[in-house]
Amino acid sequence: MPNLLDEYRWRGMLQDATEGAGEAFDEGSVTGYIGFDPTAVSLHVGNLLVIMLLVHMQRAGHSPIALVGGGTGLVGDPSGKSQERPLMSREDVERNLEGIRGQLSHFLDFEARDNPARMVNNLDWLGELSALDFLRDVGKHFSMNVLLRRETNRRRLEDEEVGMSYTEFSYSLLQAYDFLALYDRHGCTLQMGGSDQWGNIVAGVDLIRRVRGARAFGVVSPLVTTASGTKFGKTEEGTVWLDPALTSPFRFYQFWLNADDEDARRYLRYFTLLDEAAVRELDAVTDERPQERAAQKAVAREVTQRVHGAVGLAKAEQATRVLFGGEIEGLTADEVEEIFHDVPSSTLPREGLGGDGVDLVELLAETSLAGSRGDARRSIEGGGIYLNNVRVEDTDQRARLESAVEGRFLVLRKGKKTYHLVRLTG
RNA sequence: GGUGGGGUACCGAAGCGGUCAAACGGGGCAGACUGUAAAUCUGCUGGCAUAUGCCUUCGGAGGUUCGAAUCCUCCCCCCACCA
Repeated sequence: MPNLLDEYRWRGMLQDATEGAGEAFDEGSVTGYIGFDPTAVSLHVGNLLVIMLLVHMQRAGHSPIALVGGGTGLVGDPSGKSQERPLMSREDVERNLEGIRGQLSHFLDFEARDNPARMVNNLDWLGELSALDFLRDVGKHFSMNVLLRRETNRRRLEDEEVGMSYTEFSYSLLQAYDFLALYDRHGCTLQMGGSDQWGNIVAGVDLIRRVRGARAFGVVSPLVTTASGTKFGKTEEGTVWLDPALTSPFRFYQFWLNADDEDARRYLRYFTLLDEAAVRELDAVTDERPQERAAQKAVAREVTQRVHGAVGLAKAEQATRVLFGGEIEGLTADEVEEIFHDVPSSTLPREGLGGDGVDLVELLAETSLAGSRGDARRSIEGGGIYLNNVRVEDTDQRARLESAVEGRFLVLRKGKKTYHLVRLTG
């Protein structure tokens, strides 16, 4: 078993580590944690890299702890934020914790015999911490001089307009206290996170040394970047969430499949469990035959499967085939419904299709695909309209009942990938 | 305050009495090509429309004219130079 730090290193997941972290992994099983803020009901792909830190940890025989910030979430982490954030209600935090908990369970094994993963909520100890105890036991060990020098704090304090509340300023002390609490409860000696957490992590390492005289460590991963300079994890449709209700498995799969070649190579290392030889092999294939997008496919497949399961992956792959021009004939109505469920749709009474059927120009003008009859006509003349993925050849064409999949759906498409589903009713 | 130049479609920019729904470029949409990429090429691009048809546009309000984005008057806003 290679040293965990070396594993992180070759994968490019290591930005920085405190002194002695590598040795600690060699000496035996380490218990380490990462905190997740309950800022939304779902985690998003931007959280994935640190989740993988925990996954690798468990695979290497160490014990991972996922901490959900039920307590710190009530305060709000100012790291990297240029504005004071509004406080979240207890109900929101509670609801978000539930969602995040469920998602983390896809990545970690909570049943492992030797080193099961654990999930903890810092509200359990922060909730009963009194202000006086906090000030005496925790606050006393922090130097204002050091705190004020911290980049995040300094920027906010220098900006008279924005400023910073005492509440947010206290955040990093609470996080340091979390580390101490986990050290006491579970013998946790490692905290990991994104590079923006370095300051908070080091604060916890210092606190443990001061009050317990014990050695603890910190490891941080780099910020995930994209070759095009856009923010990782964002698409035109917005954030890519792990929750299938917020980002469908199809869109999730597509997000990875669309990665730039350069990015895909890195994602292979970050987000899959493929070993170094397999990764290099895919690198070579990408160099020789970039059009195959082997790296993108490997990442998309593995990540989608982990997050959405084998069924989610199969659906995403089938939807991909169909949505990119594959045959619709042969699909059942239920499959069509499933594949096109996040595509705009409209309804049409079935009798409208009786006999001669319905004028396609008319039908298109009523959907989001065309602004008017004239617009619909121009699109058809330009070869840009498809009925059930078969190009509509002329403007006189009509849709008949026989065209509908099991008499239930008509699939209209404009261009390569703009779809509209017509549901027949009655 | 003076002098000069402008305000045109999503953006930039031609047009300067009829042939103007308005050249050209960009953007957008669609097609070919392709790797669901980039580049390139083609078509469309005020609205409605089968239509040589109708409706609404050229800073705003009036006017001249058979006819105005184009000429005149007043108003609003920009820019340059001078003070």
